[in-house]
Amino acid sequence: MIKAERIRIYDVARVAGVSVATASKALNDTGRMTEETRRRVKDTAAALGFRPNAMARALTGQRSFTVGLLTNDTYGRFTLPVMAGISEALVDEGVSVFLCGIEDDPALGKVHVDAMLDKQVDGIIATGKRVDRSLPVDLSQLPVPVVYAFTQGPKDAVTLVSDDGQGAREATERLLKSGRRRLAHITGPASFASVVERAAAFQEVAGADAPVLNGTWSEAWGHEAVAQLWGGKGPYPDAVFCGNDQIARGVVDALRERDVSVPREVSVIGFDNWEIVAAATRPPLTTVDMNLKELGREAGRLILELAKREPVEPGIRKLPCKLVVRQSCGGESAE
Amino acid sequence: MIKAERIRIYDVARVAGVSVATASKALNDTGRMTEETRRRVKDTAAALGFRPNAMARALTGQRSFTVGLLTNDTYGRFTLPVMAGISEALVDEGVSVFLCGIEDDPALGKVHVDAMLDKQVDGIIATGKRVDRSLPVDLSQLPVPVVYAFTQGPKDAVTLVSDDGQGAREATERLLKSGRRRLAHITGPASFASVVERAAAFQEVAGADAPVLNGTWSEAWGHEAVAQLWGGKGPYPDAVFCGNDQIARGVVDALRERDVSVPREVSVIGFDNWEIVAAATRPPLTTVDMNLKELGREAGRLILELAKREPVEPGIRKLPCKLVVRQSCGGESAE
DNA sequence: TTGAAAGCGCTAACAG
DNA sequence: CTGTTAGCGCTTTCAA
Repeated sequence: MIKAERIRIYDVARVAGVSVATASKALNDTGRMTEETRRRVKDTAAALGFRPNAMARALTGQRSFTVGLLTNDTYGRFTLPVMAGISEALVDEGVSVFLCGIEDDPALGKVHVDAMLDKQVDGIIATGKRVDRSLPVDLSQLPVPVVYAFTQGPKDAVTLVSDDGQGAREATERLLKSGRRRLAHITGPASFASVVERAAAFQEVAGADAPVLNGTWSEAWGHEAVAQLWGGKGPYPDAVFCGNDQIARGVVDALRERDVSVPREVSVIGFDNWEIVAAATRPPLTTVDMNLKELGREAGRLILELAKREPVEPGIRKLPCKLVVRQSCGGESAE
Repeated sequence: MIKAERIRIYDVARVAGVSVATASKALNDTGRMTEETRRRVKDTAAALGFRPNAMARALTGQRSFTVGLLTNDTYGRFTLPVMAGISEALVDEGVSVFLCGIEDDPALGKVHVDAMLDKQVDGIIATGKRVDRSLPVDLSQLPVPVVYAFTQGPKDAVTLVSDDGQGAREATERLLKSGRRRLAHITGPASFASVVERAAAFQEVAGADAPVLNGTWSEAWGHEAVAQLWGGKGPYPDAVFCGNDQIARGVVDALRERDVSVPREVSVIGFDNWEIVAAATRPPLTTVDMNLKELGREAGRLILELAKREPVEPGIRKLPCKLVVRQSCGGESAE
């Protein structure tokens, strides 16, 4: 741990033979001066390895070049891709991200929000594990802009969600297009908005009489649902669209155990593109990717615009999902 | 987004009828003054909802109450628990964490480190996905303290790792104690230090002739290894200790497909306690937990001490693993 | 016991 | 075109 003295703008100014003010303007491309002076200052700064102290800069009422990411998704399944996207969108602008996990604890949430405000964050992005639930903190009266990504915000907030309906529609159409006719949808609890939306889209495409089975988000439920569907007499489904990848994996495993071949006899499509589940399934799962990284990128861009006080239209923005084709559904395995 | 004026220490001082200097000292429990004055200032501050501006505070050479977490573990499997622990250890001290994912890109790493230094972080914690690899950035000449957690640091650094040997030993002993005698170890590539260490511990307990099979970290390898071990004539193993949970899941599935009962005929133990894998396995996996959250907590404590300039002994600290008993191994399922 | 004043490193009016 | 000056909000000598 080296305690090398940091170069201050003062040093740059001295070496370049100008005043601190000129140096500041030169480096920030503000004010007016001969191109020669500007160059000289910039060169000296580079030569000395000058890096402005972000704290000092922030103190003068500028931006702090930090934003906070608040999440209650401890497991990180949704938050991590979002975070990656945010980071990607912000790193070039020199903005760093405070990650704050708040579980579902309002007190902890408040502590983190206060800490962020103390640190003068330029904005806060809220995210979570459910699109139809809010974080246990009120972010609506904050002195900084807020963007909601994959979590519910107040009516007139800037909110980003993935387009569950479109994703489900594409998956179902794919099944139909590959010649399947008896489609079933095995999904999670009907208390989830995304379950309702995906199911509606499914039936819209597959027909209102196509069965929808609600259960839990688990492999076990996938097994059980297969037992139900294949329990009685035929005709059995020739395609199953699942509410998430875990259910889909359960379904595929259960079908294999019944000697029903996937994808020859039955096509299966999942939802989430959770790599660890989708890739390990035999055969690997075709599944709907919610594009969470892009959602994060967009959230980053928006919070940046808001931080710069550029106007941003409030409302809910739906980002499209994308079908990732592997081998559990019929047809070509290439996109 | 409300632009409410923030209360400054100046306001507190004015209302409490003292000078800013006194107010500062009162609030920070420094200097000397009548207890009455101190109380009065503190009460006013509380009443006004005063929160000190962290930027301004940091500028006066104090600490910034921020630390950076650098990781190349995009998938987050190891980083998230570590992060949770760090956050838990730091939140009470008012310290916030910058999360920086740098993939394996040295340039990106430098960008993030520079950004952190510009923001005057009090310290940096480095973490990753492999204990025996370093991040693609040199952190050894930084003006702030660094702690390495679950990633390799320089010789004389402060480093935290989990005790692979002890974890493997406990798992193996458990197998032995429950009466198993023909143990096998199915694990990852021998190029991983943790593979070597776990295998050594396994053989130390199970006997030098107990087979160790190296492959990839995948379910597929678990299947294949079972095919190898159960391919020829008996006697077959009656217990398998796996290098991670994915392999273990593959093993359990493969055994079920061969109608070998787990845990009646064969006990299986995994490594990592990756909830999503361990819990979904049928039967649920007994597995070694690396206690990454505690590792994070410890990293947080250490970086805090270093930031406060308290002396910290350099060197590698091994934190114990803990066996999490579910149902895939014999014996009681309770701890 | 308290307060005035200097200054952390930088930016932004305003002069020159 | 460039420099002087005044802060940003807080902590910290140093006097009173």
